[in-house]
Amino acid sequence: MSTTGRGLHGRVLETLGPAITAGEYPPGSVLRTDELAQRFDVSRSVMREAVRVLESMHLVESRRRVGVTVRPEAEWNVYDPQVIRWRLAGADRPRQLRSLTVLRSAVEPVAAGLAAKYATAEQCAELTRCALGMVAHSRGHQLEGYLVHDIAFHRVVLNASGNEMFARLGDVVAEVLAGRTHHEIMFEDPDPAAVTLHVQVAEAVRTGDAARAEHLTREITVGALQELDILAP
Amino acid sequence: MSTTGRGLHGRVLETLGPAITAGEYPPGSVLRTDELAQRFDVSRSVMREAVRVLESMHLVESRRRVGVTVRPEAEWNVYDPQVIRWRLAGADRPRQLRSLTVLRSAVEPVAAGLAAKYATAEQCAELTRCALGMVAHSRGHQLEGYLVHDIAFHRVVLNASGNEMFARLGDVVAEVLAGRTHHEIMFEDPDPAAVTLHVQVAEAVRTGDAARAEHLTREITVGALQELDILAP
DNA sequence: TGTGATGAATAAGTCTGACTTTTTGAACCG
DNA sequence: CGGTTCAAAAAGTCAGACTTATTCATCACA
Repeated sequence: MSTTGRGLHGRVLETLGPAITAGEYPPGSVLRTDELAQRFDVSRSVMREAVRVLESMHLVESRRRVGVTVRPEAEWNVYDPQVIRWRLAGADRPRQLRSLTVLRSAVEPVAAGLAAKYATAEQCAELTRCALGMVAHSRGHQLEGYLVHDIAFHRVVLNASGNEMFARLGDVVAEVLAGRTHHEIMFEDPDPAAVTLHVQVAEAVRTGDAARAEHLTREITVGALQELDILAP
Repeated sequence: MSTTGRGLHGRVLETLGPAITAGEYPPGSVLRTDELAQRFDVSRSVMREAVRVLESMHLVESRRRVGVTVRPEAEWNVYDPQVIRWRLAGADRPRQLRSLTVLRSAVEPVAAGLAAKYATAEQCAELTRCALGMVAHSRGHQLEGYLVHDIAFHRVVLNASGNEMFARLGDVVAEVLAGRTHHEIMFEDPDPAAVTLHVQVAEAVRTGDAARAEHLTREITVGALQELDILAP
């Protein structure tokens, strides 16, 4: 799944990235490349490559004579999948899930509307398959099976929108949905109303009813937001 | 403005990045680090740092024994500000502007709705100032002055939403608005209706009317989309 | 003929050590 | 007290040697 430490510099990033995004080094903190290299027991060149990556994510800034300074959270590339993963693994995972869910609530309805206009027959069929899969796993504690189809469903919608910016949010949505199932403890079967909504969205997309697809998807995302409000008011 | 080639590796990225995003090297193309180092007249270590950055953007993948292969466009981190800048500078700038404008049309209305709920008095005041600035520069070919206030307006809305994911799109919106003014040739003064809408949004946010703020902003973004359809149907 | 093991070639990965450049802060002088 | 000079510090750059994983082709064997 997650990038399994490709190379030594990747190994370093696996612990340094989460540490920074977790706020372990407050903004303005200064790190020195040589010291880090020693700490992680790697050569300076490897450490420099790791720093370059962190720099490209705007997590740190490297300046001569001063060192590698941690940037304030507001400047981080929070859309970087790696950064998202690191943050979701950290302490304020709940806040992350919330802000990502809000993003979903903005993007997915519009994406569904576009999908109704541009989805191919293939994508419509796949969408229906996903919806049916959700129905099939909606009762009797088959949460994992339900999750798989739920993720696939939203991914297809985002892809079918024909907008690449939307399509690239598929992983984010997958992460949010998985987080809901795995961490926020879901004992019970999914809300039947939500399942129905997904079936109806698939139908609306198939029949090309953009307004309806958008509206129904908005209901789904509103539900997701309310769920968060209940869990963490 | 744009990251002015910090270090040698940055200098390399300034030409290699745009080249890749422009599709100059089709997906699957293989580059060799040594060869690139020679071509750019830098040491291997510098070139490796550049490759690491490209790799973190998912533009390329580096594998032993094979080289640095260019990834398909669908895997690029298209939310990376640097990637966005490179692509906007390239040949299919129009398509970029379109997909970013669609993103705006999804995000900004929701952001405005949230802003109406969470904006501070300070932010409300700033928003009104921006709207008035737009009015003041809306006639008599003061496009630059208008643009400045337009950008500031949308930035404040995104920040006031209280959602960091929205807030980080401020630069993207700025880029889109600037692109519209500078590249899509705007001879005439901005649409008076659009100016009015901005003033009304500021008012809705100030009075805490979320539904109205969202609706009005949706009208603004719909207008922006129609503008694109007229220019490139 | 097909299949699996062997091995050599290749390009990335890593390490080391020396050198350069920029920047900062302090000493110093007016 | 303000401006200039200077030296230290840390990143930046480079060159070269070595390591390691991967691929591809060859060859033996079933």
